[in-house]
Amino acid sequence: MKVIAREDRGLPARIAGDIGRRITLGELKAGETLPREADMLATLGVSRTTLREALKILSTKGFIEAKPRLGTRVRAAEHWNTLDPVVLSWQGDAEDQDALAEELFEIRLSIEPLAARLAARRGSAADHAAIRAAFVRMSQAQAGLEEAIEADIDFHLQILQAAHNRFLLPISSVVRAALSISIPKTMAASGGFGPSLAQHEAILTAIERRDGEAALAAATTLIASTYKRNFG
Amino acid sequence: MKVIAREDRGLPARIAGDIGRRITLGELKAGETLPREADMLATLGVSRTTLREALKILSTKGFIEAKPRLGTRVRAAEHWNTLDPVVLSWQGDAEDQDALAEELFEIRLSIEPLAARLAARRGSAADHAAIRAAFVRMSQAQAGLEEAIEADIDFHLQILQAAHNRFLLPISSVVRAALSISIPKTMAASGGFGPSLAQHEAILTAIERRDGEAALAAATTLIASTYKRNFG
DNA sequence: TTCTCATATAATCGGAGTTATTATCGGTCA
DNA sequence: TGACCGATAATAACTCCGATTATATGAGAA
Repeated sequence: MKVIAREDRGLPARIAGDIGRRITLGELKAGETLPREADMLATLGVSRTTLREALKILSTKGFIEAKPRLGTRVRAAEHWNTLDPVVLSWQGDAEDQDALAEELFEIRLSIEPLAARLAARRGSAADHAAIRAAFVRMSQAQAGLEEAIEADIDFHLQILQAAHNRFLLPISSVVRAALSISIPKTMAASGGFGPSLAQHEAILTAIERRDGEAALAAATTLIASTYKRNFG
Repeated sequence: MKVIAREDRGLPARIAGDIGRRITLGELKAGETLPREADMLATLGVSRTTLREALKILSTKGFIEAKPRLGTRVRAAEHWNTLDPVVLSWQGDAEDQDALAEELFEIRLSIEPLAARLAARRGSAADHAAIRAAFVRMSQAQAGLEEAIEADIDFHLQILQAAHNRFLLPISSVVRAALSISIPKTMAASGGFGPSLAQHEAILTAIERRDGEAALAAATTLIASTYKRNFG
């Protein structure tokens, strides 16, 4: 899941990642107060500015909460910005990968059909062309190739974009993460896209003829069948 | 939409909010590079640490991107973490409130029915009790009261919690925002909860008898009818 | 064209003073 | 005697400051 690269730039981001991962791994538990500023400075060997920016990052993602006199405490998982791509990448190292993948699918199952309907209704011609382009790349690429996987992911992301709903865009990272896990698994099982290629095409054509309900149904079919293949 | 209060604590957060709002309002457009560090220090009258932490906040929310030699540039809206409660509160001051509200509803329409189904399937007895408690508070409170609105919001949030999917929790802020807008509007129109109370009860009982599909259908009905009342 | 180098800018550093929150203690009232 | 409330002090985060370092870009030379 090496999707994110740019966000790791900078010393504060790296330190925030180190601490963030330790939190998702359970090494640092909720309620626990981590060492005070002065001690962490000595431990990490960075400047106050850098540490403070790192903690500020963790704070905006809901991982920690700093109060005078009390120290900096780890917050419970329910406060985390789980949809943040960076947070998602931290969780990628955690243990409960199966549960994670299943929960990702549950989100896809609720979001993508609606996105398909919206894309059919209000997507522009250019939007639809972008979706078709992704589909073409997907079907032409030889099975098992990185390129095909990327095209598959792109297909789904283009639909989200075409829906023209600003709240759908941040969910792209979830979809991307879920697909990065499931596509290789699916391909290994059926030696290629198998029936999913036709299912993708069904979504595409429904969107192109602006049939919202058909697009919704087709998307539901695709994701549900993929879900079954991955989790039974 | 003064839902968020705690997150405004601290000088960096306030400054980040000032700049963030100017971005959502379109005063600062995408691609634009904002003044260099030294100039902003003079303008804002704060220290380097504070300004840097403020910019770090905006950066983690996808609003800006800082590069040496190039300056700090405003990023396009598609990179914003729109689901972040703080970002949501910034957008609350923007102009296209109707479009915003409609898009919020589209998300609810896709998320909440699924959450209801999951709550029915895997919610604990305690979860179900919490949902019922919210419903009772909602039905007993006199119409038009703040208390009733809060109970209504709580009802929906409890369902999201009961679904036991970590990615649903960050969406709570969206649901809360959408409800804060729509409930008062709905109540003003029909002089109280009207038919929605019965619709809430339908969701509740379906969840309690662990009938996932019925819960999903009931939630869809409620949200769709509310949607129609708000947008026609 | 390609490489090198100067330069502007953000990134990092470390120390000191300030502010806010909490815990403790002392007193008061039931 | 017990519980409750208000002033006080201690502690940790918060803010400020000026200097140094790293890096990306564009200009100029080979």
